[in-house]
Amino acid sequence: MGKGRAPCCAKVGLNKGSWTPEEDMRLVSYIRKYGHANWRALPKQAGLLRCGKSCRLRWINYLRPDLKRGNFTADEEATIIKLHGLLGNKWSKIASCLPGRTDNEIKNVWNTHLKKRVAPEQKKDGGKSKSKSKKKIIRADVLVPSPSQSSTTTTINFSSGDSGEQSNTSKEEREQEQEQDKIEIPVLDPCFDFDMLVDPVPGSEAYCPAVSAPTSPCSSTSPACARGADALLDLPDIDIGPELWTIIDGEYGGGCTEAPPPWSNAAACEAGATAATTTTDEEGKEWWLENLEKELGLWTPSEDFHLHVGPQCQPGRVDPPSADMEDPVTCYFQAGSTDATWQGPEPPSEVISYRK
DNA sequence: AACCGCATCAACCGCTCGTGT
DNA sequence: TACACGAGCGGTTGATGCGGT
Repeated sequence: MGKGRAPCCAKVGLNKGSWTPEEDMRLVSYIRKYGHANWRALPKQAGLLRCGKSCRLRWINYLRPDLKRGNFTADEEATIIKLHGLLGNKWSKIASCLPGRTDNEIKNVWNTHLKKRVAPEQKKDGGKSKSKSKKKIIRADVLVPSPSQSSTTTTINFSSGDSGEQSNTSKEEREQEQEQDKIEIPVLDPCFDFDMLVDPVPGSEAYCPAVSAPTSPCSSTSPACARGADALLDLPDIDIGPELWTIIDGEYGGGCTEAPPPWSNAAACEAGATAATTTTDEEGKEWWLENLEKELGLWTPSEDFHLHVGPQCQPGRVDPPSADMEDPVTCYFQAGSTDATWQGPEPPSEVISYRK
């Protein structure tokens, strides 16, 4: 760009590198309460010595409550391979069709495992895959969307090849080229049968009859998407309690391309989404926070998060706290034997690990 | 036990895109 | 229309873990 804007992390004194449990708690607690409408302002308001970018990344890749942890299933891997054939290195798009998985995670899995696995196969078919993927799209165009897909479509531009590729053609030429290559396909519904793109069976029921129609477009965190994908991929049960699904289901029906966490600021995503205020929401929030605390090794059965909330950490306060104001996390770490220094037990390595 | 090399993955960096003014 | 800014994306890096010698 060359606009002379300094990188967001250029400020001196900001933390870099691995996140500490306290930072995590602080970030989670803040987002839980105020949402993440403005990443740039968030760290200051949350009292974090991090840049907004870093906070966003940490949240999206690691702290989001709807993240799935653990190894990728064979079905997930197969889906990634298929989608990569279709989309190339569009990790975020691929991730949007794998509920609970992040683009970063998928990118890592691809680079470390799948690429190696796919490479020999590509050698076998003599590099046909590229042209094949384009052919697939043409086939996709003539697919008759199921009722579940309604008119929801997504436009994928295949002309640019890998990201960052700049051609020397004029803007007009490029636009024309892009228009030709732009094909609207049914949005990557989890029920979408990718094999159809290659070998559609005339008259076959390609859209997973076993599953009821998703009610919202496929999005990274849409519960509808998650349900549909579960059916498609036969995924193992996600370790998310029914309360959370209830909350998510109830609050974020459609229109929001990235469903916010149930407690987030409505403005962060969808104007119509109401802030979590019901009893169920509160229970869900507590439930999730409790789980996070467990993951962080901060939770014990006798503990009650609210016991740590001091007089200056009143629930229901709507204005974001200033950096120096006591917030729930500060209270949390200052209360009782749990002070600001990390004294908890080692977190379970398979859930959340912290590098030293 | 110590060393080495490879694998993994969280986090950073630089860039583009979208939006507001 | 041009510019500024924030958000998001994809590529890359570096710390850590682990298995082999």
